[in-house]
Amino acid sequence: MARAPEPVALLPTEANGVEMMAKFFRALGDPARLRLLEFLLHDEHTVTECVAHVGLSQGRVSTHLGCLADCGYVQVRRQGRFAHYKVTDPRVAELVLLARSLAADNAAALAACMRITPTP
Amino acid sequence: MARAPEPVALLPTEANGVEMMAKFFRALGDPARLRLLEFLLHDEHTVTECVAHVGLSQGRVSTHLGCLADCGYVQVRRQGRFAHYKVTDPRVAELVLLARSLAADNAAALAACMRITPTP
DNA sequence: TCACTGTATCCGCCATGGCGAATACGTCTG
DNA sequence: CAGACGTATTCGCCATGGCGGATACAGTGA
Repeated sequence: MARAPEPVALLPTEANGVEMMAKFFRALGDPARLRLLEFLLHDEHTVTECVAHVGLSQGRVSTHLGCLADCGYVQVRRQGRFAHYKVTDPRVAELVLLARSLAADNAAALAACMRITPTP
Repeated sequence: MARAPEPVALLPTEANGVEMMAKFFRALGDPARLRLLEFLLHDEHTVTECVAHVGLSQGRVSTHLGCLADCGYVQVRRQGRFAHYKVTDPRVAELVLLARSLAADNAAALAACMRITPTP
């Protein structure tokens, strides 16, 4: 019997599994998308409402929402000419809150990290 | 007792909380760093070992490891001229596995998502 | 001390992707 | 049908950040 030498496979073993996971995380690596995610956590909102909430152009917000939807963070319900977005999977909040707790314990180093987003 | 109308505040309310969270997630948004994270999940490894594991230049790997350390994903133990990196916080594996399960349920849409990394 | 090894940082180069503005598409209403 | 409205897509523009190679900075041992 093959006892796995690696206790748990952290990453998918499929062809582009690692790239998929990276893409998945990158979707959360943008402040605007995080704000949208929070906005859509508990209530359904249209694109126009989202535009009012984050202060970006309509086209940009639409793209952000499409990105979040593609990655499975939010779901769309199309009704006539409206698109209602919402987070339905409870694991989304779980994921972000887990990350929040991890980040909180490292706030100082994280803020000082110049390897990502060096200060302008 | 004040029952919160918002069940949970998803994002930190501090000044740059959202930007910090985005930076935190962006650290996982790179295939090389994800591979390193998996490599360091169960065992301590030196930079040179990491270089052999992922196929990148030594300088690049050092930067990636520094980035992961800054964000609190891995810890360094310096012993002479060696730097031993390792994941010590169990929440790291938890976070990635939770994301993995979410991503797995959306593999098709995720793979097709052209809003991030359009195919060359 | 000096050579050697392991790590970290610096330097251009270039792809990724965020941005607003313009525009295309779909739907509803008159 | 035409016009209005909500949403999606396309277009340059430009900052972020990944890359290798060169180099600087330890710590170690002869």
